[in-house]
Amino acid sequence: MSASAEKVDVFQAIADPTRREVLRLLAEKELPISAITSHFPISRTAVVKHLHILADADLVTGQKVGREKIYRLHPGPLTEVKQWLSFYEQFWNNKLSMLKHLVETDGDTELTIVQTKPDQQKK
Amino acid sequence: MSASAEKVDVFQAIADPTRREVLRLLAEKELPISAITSHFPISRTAVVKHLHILADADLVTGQKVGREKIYRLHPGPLTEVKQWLSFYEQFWNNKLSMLKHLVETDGDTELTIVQTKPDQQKK
DNA sequence: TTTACATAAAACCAAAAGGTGTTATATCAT
DNA sequence: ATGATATAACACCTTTTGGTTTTATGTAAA
Repeated sequence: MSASAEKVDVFQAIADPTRREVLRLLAEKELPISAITSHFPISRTAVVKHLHILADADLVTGQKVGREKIYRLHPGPLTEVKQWLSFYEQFWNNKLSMLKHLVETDGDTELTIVQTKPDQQKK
Repeated sequence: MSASAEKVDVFQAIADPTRREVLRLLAEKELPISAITSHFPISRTAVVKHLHILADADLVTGQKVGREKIYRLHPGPLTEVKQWLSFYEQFWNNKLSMLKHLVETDGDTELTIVQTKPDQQKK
């Protein structure tokens, strides 16, 4: 259904700084190719290649309107990155988990952390 | 201080599936190079290159112990990815923001959304 | 119907990425 | 001391990436 159906990995799509900047631009508003190109020091052809990669990762969609092709942001696939990240958040969100991680990965110690209820506020 | 000080971008470091798998392994526990290698179908040399890239992105640290070099996860730089993502979360966390985005990027309409207090429940 | 505009498609190129194999060096166990 | 283990350092190869220029095609406007 999509143009190339080449299925680019979203992690790879966002690896390039130019492509991240394109996403940021499209987050503000939809833009035709030439308007996008004007924000970069590279050729329009190069920008189009980046757009194709983003489209193959389903991060943008392009629709032809007259002689222009309008691209817009399609942020859905970023949830995959968010999910991936959430696994690692335990290592910095929770100081206890971090401690546990530090201790356990530093040798063969095994820890079990029992987090007691916080004290009731008795104002 | 670090081996190469080549400063690899974290987005690029996590772009490769093999490197993401390495991170996942090291999240469980620290491992020497050979133990990491045994999880992949590629050569130890190739794994070492991936480890160097991860180390240059400050996502792992390696410390020599005897004749082994033990690598461990250093998840700090992932916060940069999290921060980057948080900008785009508005587009899927909040249905109203999403609607606003859809409408505004679809033409030159300008919208202001006023979210009224939810109705008091009057059971 | 020209002329200008906006994109598309193709050929090409240099550098980086991801991989290999070989050789050397340090450490642990006999 | 010797041999096995674990890593380091090279040299090399192939494919992908990010970029270029050139040529063609479709659309809008004069």
